[in-house]
Amino acid sequence: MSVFKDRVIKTVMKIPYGKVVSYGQISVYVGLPRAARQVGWILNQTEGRVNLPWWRVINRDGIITIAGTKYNDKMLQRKLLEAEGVMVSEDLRVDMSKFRFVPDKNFLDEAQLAGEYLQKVIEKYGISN
DNA sequence: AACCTGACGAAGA
DNA sequence: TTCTTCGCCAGGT
Repeated sequence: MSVFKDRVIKTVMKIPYGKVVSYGQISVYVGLPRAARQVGWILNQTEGRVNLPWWRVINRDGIITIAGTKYNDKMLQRKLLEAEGVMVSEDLRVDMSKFRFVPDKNFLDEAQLAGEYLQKVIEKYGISN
């Protein structure tokens, strides 16, 4: 398993119940800011893994974009999100301004981001407490 | 080695 | 605002 894949899995596992993040957001926290597509690819490989809340990762617009024409899988993701209080509209969209996970300082420290790069991450996705 | 394929994202038309 | 286009990069063929 690559270091990248390992970091993606560990970071996704830290996303709290009732919150969502974008693929791009994860790519930033694992230190490979333009590798959003790879994050999706990795989740595709690990779907079904115990303790990995893959359903909390959606795209930047808040839309469920799970692979291909697997309509049932999109419904499963919707069901899992709604089960933890995340509202999903009929067009499979989540209000990111309301449900996006905003990391705190401790989370960013563990992500090992530093200097100017850390500032950019904070500007982009914010920081809580 | 060359080429292809994406659970993506930003920018421009 | 919706749609292209292009960059991204791991993994497969």
